Amino acid sequence: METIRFILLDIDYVTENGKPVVRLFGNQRGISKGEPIIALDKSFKPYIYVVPENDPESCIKQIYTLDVDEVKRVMKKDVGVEKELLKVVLHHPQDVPKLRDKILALSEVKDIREHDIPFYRRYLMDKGIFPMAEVEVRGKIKAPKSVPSVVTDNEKLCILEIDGKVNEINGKIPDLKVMSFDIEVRNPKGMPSSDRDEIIMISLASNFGLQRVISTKESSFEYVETVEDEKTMIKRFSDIVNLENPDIIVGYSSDNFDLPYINDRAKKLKIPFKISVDGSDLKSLRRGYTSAAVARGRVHVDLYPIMRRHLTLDRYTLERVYEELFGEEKDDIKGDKIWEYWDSGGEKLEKLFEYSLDDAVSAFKVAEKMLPINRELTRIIGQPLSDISRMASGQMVEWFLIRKAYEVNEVIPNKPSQYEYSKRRGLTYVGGYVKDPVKGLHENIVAFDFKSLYPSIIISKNISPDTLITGASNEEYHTAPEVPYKFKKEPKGFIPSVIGDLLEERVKIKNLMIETDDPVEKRILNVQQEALKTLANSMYGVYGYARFRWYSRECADAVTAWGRDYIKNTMKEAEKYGFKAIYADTDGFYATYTGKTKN
DNA sequence: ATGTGGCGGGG
DNA sequence: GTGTACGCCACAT
Repeated sequence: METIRFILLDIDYVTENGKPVVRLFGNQRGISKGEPIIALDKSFKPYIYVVPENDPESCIKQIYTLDVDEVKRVMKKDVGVEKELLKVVLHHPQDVPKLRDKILALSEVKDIREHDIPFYRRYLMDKGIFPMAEVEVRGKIKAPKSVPSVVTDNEKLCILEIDGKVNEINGKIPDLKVMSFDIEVRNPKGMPSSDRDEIIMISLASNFGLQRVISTKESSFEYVETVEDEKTMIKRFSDIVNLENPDIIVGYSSDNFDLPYINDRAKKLKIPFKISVDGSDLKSLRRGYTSAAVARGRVHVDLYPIMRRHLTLDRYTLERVYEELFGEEKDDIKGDKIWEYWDSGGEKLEKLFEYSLDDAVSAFKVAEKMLPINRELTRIIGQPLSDISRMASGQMVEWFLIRKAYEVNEVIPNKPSQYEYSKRRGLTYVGGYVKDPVKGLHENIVAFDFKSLYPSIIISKNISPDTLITGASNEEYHTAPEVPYKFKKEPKGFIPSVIGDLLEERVKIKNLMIETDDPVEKRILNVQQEALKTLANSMYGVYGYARFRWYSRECADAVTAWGRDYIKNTMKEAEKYGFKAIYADTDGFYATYTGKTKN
């Protein structure tokens, strides 16, 4: 038995003899520098919860008529109320979509819960481990050849079969190896097509000294490495990735362009293209309206979705994003001109080499700027960086709440059905208070605004689905203005307590920031508090977004009603002191000073 | 007013 | 794959 610590980078599962095997991918630090490890866990089983119609025992009997592993009676809280549920353990994650409808159709089954949680996400939550943090595993080292799911001949790869607990280790983690890449294609006919247009350059930049353009043409430019053909170029790229073993590889639009393009060209040229840790092919995972390129075991981050989330711009080209982040313009060669630069050779070709490297370097710089906050978000939300980097902020909030719910033994609400979603969408609801601006040029303006109005209201009025009073009650409560809703003062609701914890944690970190003199420490703490702020900011919408599991029409209405109440009262109060509001919106207003006090 | 379709990034 | 997750704009009806 060995005990190994490593930085958890990626997670998935494979099937061995019909049984699921969770694979934790990471890099060991310290003892053996930067060496890859795959830890296998065969002991984790998928499960869902069943709400029994009335008698749990007859429900259990019915469920056992289906091919399930085990059914257990468990206590869980559902919207704050203790309930007895049935935990139905299944043999395989894919049994969940296969059996859930059959289970739901049973006459003794009232409802099913937590039936759409991807297996690897379930694992991370139930084990209490976080990607981008260090974990400690204990188990047997295995010979790579004896593991069917791993087909690489990387001699440095360590494989361990977990036998016992997986522990989260709290502590700082060292800087990770980050490499960016970018390809250029010879495309005389407009947008490149992989069955026609060859790759002419692959550029790389990194934080470990590697900076290079691999190409089939020669150059006096020192960074250019010339290879004989496109096949060799692709092979060289994958060799470098596998040799250097970067923790994170980044590109710009690499999910839907660069990586699939290289992969398609490799297929056409009938050569392998393997940059994964386990020797598997590049996978394209469909994520709604787009795809993610996955090289198993490595973290591939496409910066494009990150920038879309992070900045509000008219366009999101690398040039535009770079300019916004660094305040300097970068040289650009128009896409439809690239083949001309390539064909004409000479000075133009040299310019193309420079441009290509510059794109990789720019992408790297963007990554350096954006990865810290995404790593922090990963550590707070507890899902893989590759997922976090592609998630909309609403999804982040949802997965954060899902983990929190698990921690306090709350059963997770189901996702709204298509019907429920469109029903919610159809409802119009009153938002913040807006006072149309008084026309004219005003002098002596004062601005007034509430700092995080909605979260403060959620916390102070304890607005949560589990504190909403639906029937008669003799408990102490807060009464919302305008809308007919009341919320218990005690106990603290699920959402208010989560938002409260977030804001409290942020204050703690901000205080630590003030205390420390170490600039590096300060910077790290600053990123942490920024991540908490980002998440807290996106939590305001939980009750009003139609797709949310924690959607609550009543809570959303109450939050905005209180918001309107606060701002209107504050405006009225200000008038007593001689201020006349000339414009107001949601959480603040502008006023002129008239000098006329009332009373 | 409401519905439907296309598109973003990449070369 | 415990699958199929956006939001805006143009244009048509």
